[in-house]
This record gives sequence, structure tokens and C-alpha cells, in this order.
Amino acid sequence: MEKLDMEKIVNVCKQYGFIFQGSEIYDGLANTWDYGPLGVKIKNNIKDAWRKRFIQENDNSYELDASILMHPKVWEASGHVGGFSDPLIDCRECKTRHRADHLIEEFDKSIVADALTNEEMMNFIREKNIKCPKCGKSNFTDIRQFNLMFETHRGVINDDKSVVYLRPENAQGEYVNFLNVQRTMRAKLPFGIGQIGKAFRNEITPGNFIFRTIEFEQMEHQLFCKPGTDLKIYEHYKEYAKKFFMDLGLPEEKLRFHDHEKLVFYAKAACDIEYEFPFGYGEINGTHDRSDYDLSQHQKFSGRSLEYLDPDDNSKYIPYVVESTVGCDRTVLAILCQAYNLETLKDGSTREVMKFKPFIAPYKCAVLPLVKKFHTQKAMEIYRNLTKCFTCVYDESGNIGKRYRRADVMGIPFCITVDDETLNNNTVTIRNRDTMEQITLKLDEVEKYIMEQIKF
RNA sequence: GCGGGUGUAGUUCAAUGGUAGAAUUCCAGCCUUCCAAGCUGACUACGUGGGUCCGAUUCCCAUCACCCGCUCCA
Repeated sequence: MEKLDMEKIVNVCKQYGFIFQGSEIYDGLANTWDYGPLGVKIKNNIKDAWRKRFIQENDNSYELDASILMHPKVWEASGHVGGFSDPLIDCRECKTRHRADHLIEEFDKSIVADALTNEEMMNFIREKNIKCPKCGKSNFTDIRQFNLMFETHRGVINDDKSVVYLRPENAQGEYVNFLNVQRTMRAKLPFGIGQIGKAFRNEITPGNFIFRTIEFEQMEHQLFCKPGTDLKIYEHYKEYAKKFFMDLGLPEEKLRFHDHEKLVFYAKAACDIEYEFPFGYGEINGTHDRSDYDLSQHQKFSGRSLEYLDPDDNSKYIPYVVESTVGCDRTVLAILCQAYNLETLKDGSTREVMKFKPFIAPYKCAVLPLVKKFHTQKAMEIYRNLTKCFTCVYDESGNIGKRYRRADVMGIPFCITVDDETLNNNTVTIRNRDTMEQITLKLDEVEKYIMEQIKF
């Protein structure tokens, strides 16, 4: 049942141009997906909505678009080089996979396996005859290092000096630009830097359509604040993010908070917001209190002072950071899952309808001539005018019923039908897909009416 | 990366060791005055690469992709 639902969504996405498999004509490249004409509009609308809430309406918030390729030292400072790679080991007997460092630490809790090289870990496992937790045997493969960062090279020679990484998270772009933004915007704490952009992770097991992919887009907001004020801000952003999702059309009963009990080394507090996908609850947002960890690290590695001079009391300190990060692709997926409706008609047949909030909808309006022979010209004229204001489609093929149906599966909230009344009185019928109500409007009122409806 | 499953038009499904048939969608035309009417026509598929065979979409092997489970997840 659950599996069926995801299949249906993938299918609709493919059939109607929301999302395609990446490199499809070459049989696809695993876990890459391409946004089609409808999908890219939804994604952009979500980004615009995020910008509005997290930048535009959020006091002292500024947007940044940092480079994907950053100085390799950034990733040493952040802990990604070294820390973001896992030593993996397979049991030859029962075919399960384990993390070598975890095996060692469970065997002897006094050992910090992070400090060991792979060879040392391997020797330790062999000497102590550590057993597979699943089958109890001790027959392991060699350790293989699985680095979650994608590597590439700059310049024409591929040597160690030329290695650069595709960023595994966006946040470092905000951190390294902290002073630039603070100075140029004359910003006082607390202030935020937000960024929408792609990140790359060599995930071992991606999957669930666009939920976990090796290339993904994040919408991140880093709030820089005075130490001690961070926890209050952290609580605020948890609720702020939840409200954002609800405004996008995700119902509260499908959202939940998930507080992290085990915190990663940089975090003082961490909480996810999860949405109930057809395959189960999955994270769509993370709020993290990252303390002064990142800025301190960058200060240390770059040798530049990243302290803030507080004009209130002339004290100097490294700000704390509260991060609110929204998975853009995951939000698209949640919206698609939420929008999908299978309606049963009177005759027992079913049809698929995508129900988006109007500001999310890829196309806002369909202009339909009632009868092709009589109303085409006027309909085209109206269509041309409306495309100056928002996205529209024009459809004259089939009959009027088919045109409505096609608009419904594309998630178009408003259909304008052009009939004899339009020719004679300059009025059109607008059907609201959510309420299925039809209203008659003067032609010159249409633009204002729809513009009002598609606000976020 | 391991185990299991799947792979035929855009979609959903057939048949077959002698290169495939339908429904639906889409397109063109006729018709049509408000929620997938009807008629005519056109287009479109055996994931890829090997092997066995006179001949493979069908059998075998590999590979790729997807799904489920494991492992993993800043």
C-alpha cells in the first residue's frame, strides 16, 4: 500500500513533467533526478516562499550565494575532511556491513577509534578477534574508506595539491562570509545570512525518489547571535520553520518534531521537523544550535579574527550560530505527496488531481475556449495578456471537459473559460479548482483577482 | 556494497524460440456551448551488452536502472 503510493507519485511526476529520472536515455544515473517544466516551477515557488519568510520578512536577514567550490582548508576547519568519511567493513559470513570504529569502541569503550588509522583498526580487530554483532563470527573484509565528500581537481594536473571538494553542506559559505556581510550591511547581532544552493554527498544508500539524492538543494538560514541568547532563538526557529511548512500547505498532523538525543560534535542542540511521507516520517528541516564551533574553527584555521565587537557593552566575542536548514527537494516531495489526490468519480472510475496552494502551483491559470471554432481568438488574446502577470497555459484540444481535467492534473488552481458572454459582454467564467465554484468576472478584473489569490 | 524482486509504446497490461497486440495518453482532422462523448487517421515499445541457437523480446550470463530489506546518513 505504502509502496504503491510512492510509485503513483513517481509516475505522475514522470507523466506530466514534474520530475524525470536523471540521464534517462542512458538508463539513468542512480539517484539523480531532473526537474521538468512543472517541477522546476514548484521548486522555484518554494524557494521564493522561503526567501520571503526567512529573508524578506525576517529582520536583519541577508541572502548570500556562495561558491560551491571552496578552499580545501574550509573542510578541514569544519571537520568534514577526516570526520565526514566512514571506515566500513563487511562481514563475509552474514554479509552485513559495519563501521569499523563502532565495532572497536563497543569492544573496548576506553578506545577512541577516531584516533586510529585504518590499518591500526584492522590490526586491532584481527588481534582481538572481534566478532560480528549479527552472526558472531569473525571473518571481515578489509576496511574501506567511504568518503561522503565528492572530490574533483582544479587545474589540468590531478595531484593531491589540486584536490577541491564539492561542498557537502552550504553553511560554511555563510560562516566564511560572516564578516563580509556584517560589515557591508552594517549588521548588528542578532542577524542572519541565508542561502539557497546545492550540496553534494556521496551517500551510501540514497533512495525514496528525491528524498535522498547525491546532489541536493538546501535552503539555509544561519542566525548569528550573542552567546546566551542562542537557546531562545533556537526555540523560535523551530516553530518558525514549522509555521513555514504549514503555510506551504503541509497539515500540522503530518508534521512532528524530533529532538536529537545523540548530538554531533559541533551541536549544542538539534531538532528535526519530520513530515509523514508515504514511506514513513522523514526529515525536512533541521534546527541546530551550533554554538561558536564553526566560527572558532575558521578563526583558528584562517588566522583571521572572527570576533564581533558588541556596541552595547564594547565586549568582544565570537558569535553563536543557530541554523535552520530546509531540504528544498524534500519539501518539493512533501508538497507533491500532499498534493496528490485520487478522486473517485460517479461512474466508479478514478482520476488523479494535484492540489497545490495557488502560490505553489506551477501554472496559475488555464485559459480555455469553450468551443474551439468560436472562441479561440478571444481566448488567445486573454491568454497573452495574462502571461504578462503570471504563468498560464492555453488549451484548445479535445472538449471543454478534457481541458478541465488536464488542468486539474497539472495542479492549475484557476480555469478561465471563454464563451459567447466573453465576446458579447467581456465577462469570463473562472473556476476555482479547490472549491469547484464558478464566478463570473469582467475581463479587466481577472488579473487583479488571480494576483490576489496567488500571494504567499 | 550485500540479499530478494522487477524491466515490452508516455502510461497500464498482453502474447510469443520465427522480431509483437490492445486500452489509454499524445498529435492531426471532423464534431462538440461547461467537467475525460463520438468518428477517422497518424505516431510510438521488447533497458543495454554478450552467449546458446539456423533464428532470442522469450533461454543463460553480465551490466544498468528502479522497488523492498540490510548497512549508512552533519
